[in-house]
This record gives sequence, C-alpha cells and structure tokens, in this order.
Amino acid sequence: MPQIKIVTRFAPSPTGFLHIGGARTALFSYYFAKKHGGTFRLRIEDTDKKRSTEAATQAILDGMDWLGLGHDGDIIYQSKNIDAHKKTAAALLASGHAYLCYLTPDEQEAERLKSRKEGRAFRSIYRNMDIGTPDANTPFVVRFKVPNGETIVDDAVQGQIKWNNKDFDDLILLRADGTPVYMLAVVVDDHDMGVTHIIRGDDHLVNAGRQKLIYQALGWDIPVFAHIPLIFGPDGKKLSKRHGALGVDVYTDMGYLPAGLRNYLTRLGWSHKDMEVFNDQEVIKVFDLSDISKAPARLDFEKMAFINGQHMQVASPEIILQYGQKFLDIKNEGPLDGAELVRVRKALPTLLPRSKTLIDFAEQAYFLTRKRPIILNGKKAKPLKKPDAKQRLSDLHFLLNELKEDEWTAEDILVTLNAYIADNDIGFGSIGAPLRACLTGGAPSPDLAIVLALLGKNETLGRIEDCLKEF
RNA sequence: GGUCCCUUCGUCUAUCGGUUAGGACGCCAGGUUUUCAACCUGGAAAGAGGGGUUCGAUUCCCCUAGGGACUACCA
Repeated sequence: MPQIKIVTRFAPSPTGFLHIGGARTALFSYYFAKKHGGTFRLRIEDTDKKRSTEAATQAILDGMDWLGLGHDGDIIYQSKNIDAHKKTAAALLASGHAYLCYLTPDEQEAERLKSRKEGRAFRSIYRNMDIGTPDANTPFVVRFKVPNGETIVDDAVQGQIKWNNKDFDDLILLRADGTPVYMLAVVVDDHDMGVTHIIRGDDHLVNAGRQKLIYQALGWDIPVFAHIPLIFGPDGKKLSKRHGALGVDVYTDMGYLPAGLRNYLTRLGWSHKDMEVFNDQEVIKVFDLSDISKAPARLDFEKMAFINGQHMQVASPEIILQYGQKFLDIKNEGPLDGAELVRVRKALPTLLPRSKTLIDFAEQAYFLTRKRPIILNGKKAKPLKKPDAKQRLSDLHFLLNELKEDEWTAEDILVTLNAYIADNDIGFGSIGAPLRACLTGGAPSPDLAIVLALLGKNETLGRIEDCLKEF
C-alpha cells in the first residue's frame, strides 16, 4: 500500500458554541491525523447564511483553542467555495448525473408526502424528461440523479453498511437561487482539501452513502468514512438543552483542565486495553479508529472529575495558576495580591492531591488567603467556646513564637505541638480544633502542622491573636 | 411509514468460539485520622429476551423488544 498523507478535518457549522460531541469528534480527528503524521484541517460550514453567525464561528474557534486543538493550515470557509460547488454541479449536469427540476415548492411538497406515504424515496417527474434549455422565467433546482444499484460503505467504525440506491432521494444540489446545498458542498470541499478520512458524528452515516454516490459520479477518490456515535446525557437521553452541559465553555466554568477534558472525552467511546488516564502523546501513540465503540456513550460527571483530578496532580504550577487563577479570584471575591499568590503557589503540592477540579482547588486554597480578621460565628466558633480554649491558644502562641524563622517547618511545628499536648496530658483534639478554627475559619485544610507551615509565622501568630482578642 | 445503526456490572469499557467474563468511575465495608479530602485493603455488581449454528456461545446467524440516526431549496 502506498504511503498516503493523511488529512482529516473538523467541519462545524457556525450556529452555536462548540458542542461537546463535536469537540470529541474533533479530538478523534486530531489524534488520528497526529498518529499518522497527517494534517488536521478546520472548515467552517457556513453555506446556510441565515443560521450562521460570526459570533458562533468565534465561539467555536475559542473552544478549540481552549481545548488545545490546533488545526493545520488556514481555516476554510465553505461559503468562499461556492464557485467550485457550482462548477461541480454543472459538471454533474453535463455528465447526466444530475437534472433540472422545475417542481414548484408546493408540487415538491406534495410529492415528498406522497413518496413517504408509499414508503419510497423522493423522485421528481423531471428526472427522465428531456427539458432542454430552461425557460428563463421558470425557477428550477438541480437534483442529483441517484443511479440504480447498491452502495456499500466500509466505515472505519461502523463496519460495512449497505444500501439499495432506490432508497436514496434525488437530493437537491443547487437551490433555486443557484446556491449549493450541504451535500454537494462537503463532497467538493473535502475533495479539494484532499481529505482522506472523514471522521464525524454518526448522524451523518446515511449521508456517507449519498455522498459516495456523488464521489462516484464525479470519478473522485472516495475517502475513508468513520462515523462516531453521539454522546448522551447522564440519563441516557440524547444530549439536549435540558442537560445544560452542551458547550465546552461550561466545562471551563466547571473547573476542568483542557487536558483532563481531552482525556475524559477521548476515553468516552474509545478505549485501548486498560488505559484510563493518559496524555496526548500516549493516546497518539496508540490511537486507532477501530477502537472506537459503535454504541453511544453517556456522560458521567463523576468519572470526568476523577480523570480531571488525575491531570491536576501532574499539571505544572504554571498550568494550574493559568487556568485556576480565575477561580481563586472568584472564591476570594477579588484578585489575590502578590504575597497571597506566592503562598498559594508554595502550597500547590499539598493542595492539588485534595482537588479534582479547579473549583475544588480554589476551595482548598481559600484558607491561605482569607483576610484578617477571620470572623467566626455559629458552629464555626464552637471550638473556641470551650473553657480552656483561650488558655491553650495563648500557650501555643507563646511556644510558636519561640520558633525561629528557619524552624518554621511542618516537622518542627509538629514537634512543638506534640510536646505541648504531652506536657499537658491532653489529646491532639484539644488544641487541634480551636487552632484550626482560628487559622482557617472552618475552611477545608490539610494537616494542622502543614497549615501553620504554609501560612507562615507572621500570619499564623496574627490569626491566633485575632482569636484571642475576639474570645 | 421507509432505510440504516446500536444493546456486557449503575456508568465508561475489555473479551475478537473454550476466561472464576478483566479494568476504571461510582457504591459498600474496613484501615488511617486533628476538619474536609486524599490514600490503603477488601467487597457487591453485567452478557436485553427467544430461537438456531457448534462438542462448546457474550462472541456467528435469525426473530422480538428497547434505544437512536436519516428521510429539508438545514448542516
């Protein structure tokens, strides 16, 4: 087999945000191309001017950018290729593979209903009439003349699919206003772009048969088709507005890392042995279309969070801060100052194992950046209302103050705390509870000694002083 | 209505005729324990139903049921 350069593409229509299902399809196309050293192209299918918007195009581009899906070459806008589409339609007409259809909209609708009622495909009465030069005043569309026989598509995911051509409609190629329709445009564009593998949602499966017919009529090489099953919501129903989480933008708001979402989405419907947690390089090494499942998969946010958590652990501080800063700011109701940022950054190794998402991360980091004095009320103040709490705190304040700056480590602090409870013959809980309350205000936090170490001597002592004043 | 596709633990999946049907998330129990997590150990949990083919079917074929796609001068 000659080595051919593999070209895949992602071809969304700009009518909304980047859909989660589309994102996965794009991911598969991307990995497949990278696996084979090919190129991954992006084409915006904007032939339907009424529904396409520039904002949607931008949203899709932003989504791909966030997901880390870089495309090769320039973005192709389908609307710019209309001349090529028209030329192809003319060629089809000339070769007898298409015909002029003068059915009025009403007549066409009637025939459509009739054919459906009879359980057969749409056929126009103009299919076999030699009309000659069209009357300049009579509007017409150009229809594809579906040939007899059967069509077989060897789908890389779905396997071999067979249709009897009589079940295909004589679809429209050019509208009455002369503009091309999707079915023609994709074929022409994919051919022009040299696309070798068409990887898309399986809502296009039947279209593969129709399009193969067009390729054949044109005498063009037929690309490999791979139709990916759709993604369902957690309830097993088709993903709809009801489920909310449709666009990748909401996943960024839920605190997922691009690498985490890529991993989860890839693993959803694709598998390789026991691989569960992996990065791009690892998938690219083994990615194969035949490992894609034929059945639709449900979204599972629990697993998504788990996978994302695994990526949080191996992400660099830069990545965590780049994507996590906005969540930190939200949690703290304002941007962090330099010192706070340094504190958070230093705490990363203990914060990250406790976080599955960036929202968790901001939650876990909160105790580090709380503004003094921390107000304790209700249940949170309870540990401080214990009779000896104040005494314990002031004792500890004294002892901790004795520690030198270079002794302010979790190890040394723990020694100090343990010595204190031993001397006073009390349990760790007697000091742990009030100390934790003063220092964190009840926010989630790591082991106590680590909390003190991360807070630093000044901040720790200050927060204890606040408490002593307050109670 | 017609054409086509899909169906293994709750979920994502492995298995490509012979397995105690494996893994992961989640769940349950135990351990650890100064909050919340994390972590460690163990456990429960599946071949939609019915027919064939075969020495032997989760695996191959057919039917039924249940999901889904397409059936636009949308993409």
